[in-house]
Amino acid sequence: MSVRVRFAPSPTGNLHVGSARTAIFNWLFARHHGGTFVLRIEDTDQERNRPEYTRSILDGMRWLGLDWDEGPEAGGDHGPYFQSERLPLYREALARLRREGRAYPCFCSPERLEAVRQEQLAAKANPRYDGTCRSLSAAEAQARIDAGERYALRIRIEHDEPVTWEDRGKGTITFAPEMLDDLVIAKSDGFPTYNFAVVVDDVGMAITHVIRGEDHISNTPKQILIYRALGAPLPEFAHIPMILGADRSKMSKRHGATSVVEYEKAGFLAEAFFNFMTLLGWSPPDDSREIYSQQELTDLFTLDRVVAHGAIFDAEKLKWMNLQYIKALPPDDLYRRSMPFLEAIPGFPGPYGPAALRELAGLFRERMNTLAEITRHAEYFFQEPEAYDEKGLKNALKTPDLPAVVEALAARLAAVDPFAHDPIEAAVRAVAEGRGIGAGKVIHPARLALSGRTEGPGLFELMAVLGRDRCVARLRAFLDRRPWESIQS
RNA sequence: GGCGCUAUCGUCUAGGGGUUAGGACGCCGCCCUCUCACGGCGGUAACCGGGGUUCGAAUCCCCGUAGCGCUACCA
Repeated sequence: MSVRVRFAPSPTGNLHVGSARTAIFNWLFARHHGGTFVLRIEDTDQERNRPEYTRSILDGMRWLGLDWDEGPEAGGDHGPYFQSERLPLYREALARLRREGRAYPCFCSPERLEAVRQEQLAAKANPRYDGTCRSLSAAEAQARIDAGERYALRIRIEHDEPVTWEDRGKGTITFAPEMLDDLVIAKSDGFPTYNFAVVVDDVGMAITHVIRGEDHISNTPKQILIYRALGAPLPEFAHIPMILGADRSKMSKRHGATSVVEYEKAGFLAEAFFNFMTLLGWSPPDDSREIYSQQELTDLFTLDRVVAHGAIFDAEKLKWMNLQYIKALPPDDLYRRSMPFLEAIPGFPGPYGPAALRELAGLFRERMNTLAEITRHAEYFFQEPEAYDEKGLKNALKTPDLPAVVEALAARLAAVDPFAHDPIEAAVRAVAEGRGIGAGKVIHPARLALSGRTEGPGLFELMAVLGRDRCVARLRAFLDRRPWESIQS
């Protein structure tokens, strides 16, 4: 039997980092086994669902390269793939269970249920349904229904043995029978409860492996009971560890960016993000590498190498990994993918054509952890520097006769042709030599005059991109402004 | 409160009856160098505690502790 797994997000927000990891493991498992990856949208919560989030989740998955074989916009033989369209299926299953006597109406009021719960809690007991309506006769139940009483549907648990299963992520898990009760499977408004809908869907979609976050462990015995009532075969369960914030609690807003789209906007590469997420709670057999392509990960992925404990999301390591991917980008790709962040620079595109912009992006390849950083790094290519770094000015004063050196450089550069790296370097070094000073004594003030900064790309390649006229003009502007005079050494 | 899951460097992890407990991020130092960054080299740093089993336990078992999760007619 071929593998069928599913990812079942609720459209109550953008694709969450934790959900994305669950989706990734499911996808990896399906692709590794040549199985089917199903996407199902659990949109039954009328209050919190927003249709635009479905769109956003789909986009997030596509960004990560997680293609689904069945689901929204993909079709399939096991639909519909929105829970909101599966109501008839749930009703049918519910009716069948009632007919078979495996489910019964419960007329207990929420108030009474709550009171019982409080009582049990006070007695330090595990709260569970007291079975009031369990033994109502069919006739009596029908009478109350006919009288218009509101009722929920509960499943009738027949056995008193522990529920246990071999979890593919956690090993043997057992729940004592006292922990289980006749749970509600249909609310008084006729809608199925979460646990019931999930099981009906997973059965209907022929899911063979349920891979999900460990926060679902305590739902599992309930669901197993529902599988049994339905007479359906059990899938394999694999509960995977959670992704945590820096304080080891469930990742939430206060831990920083929690949705995938935020990482996309921040200039992370999808392939880096994917790689990083995969290594959170899973490791390849050869532990000595960190960088793996999606294909390699697909080949290597097995559930038995998933760890059992939660993992803190370390944004620092993500940045490092992103840099590794940025460094490996072919020049054209780097340029193309940097474009949205270049466009955000005031003054873009200035006088630069595609070739120059491509060069420009290349200057920052090894200097940015995220593509978004280029926005700040490259500012001075599109605007004159407004101020000069103070430490840089102090340092520039160590160059003897600074104005003369800068003027000499400007004059010399004006005659460089072609205005390219090597001739520029020759010119700069000639100026230094001509005045009997070290090259650094020219280079550092020049960078300061050109960019206002003390750090950045190599001076010669920077100049080549900036162009002769702008270089000369900025050097002369520096001389006109005489910013070093305001510095007290 | 009850139940469940978990426990190796600060973080992600490998390993798993006998190892100098390995790798990666971070941090520190050195080298490279026109700055920054990249890169190279080196360093820092861990088996939660207590019992038991065993010739030998970080590894297996039990207890404790701690963290997290779940405890709905939410999903």
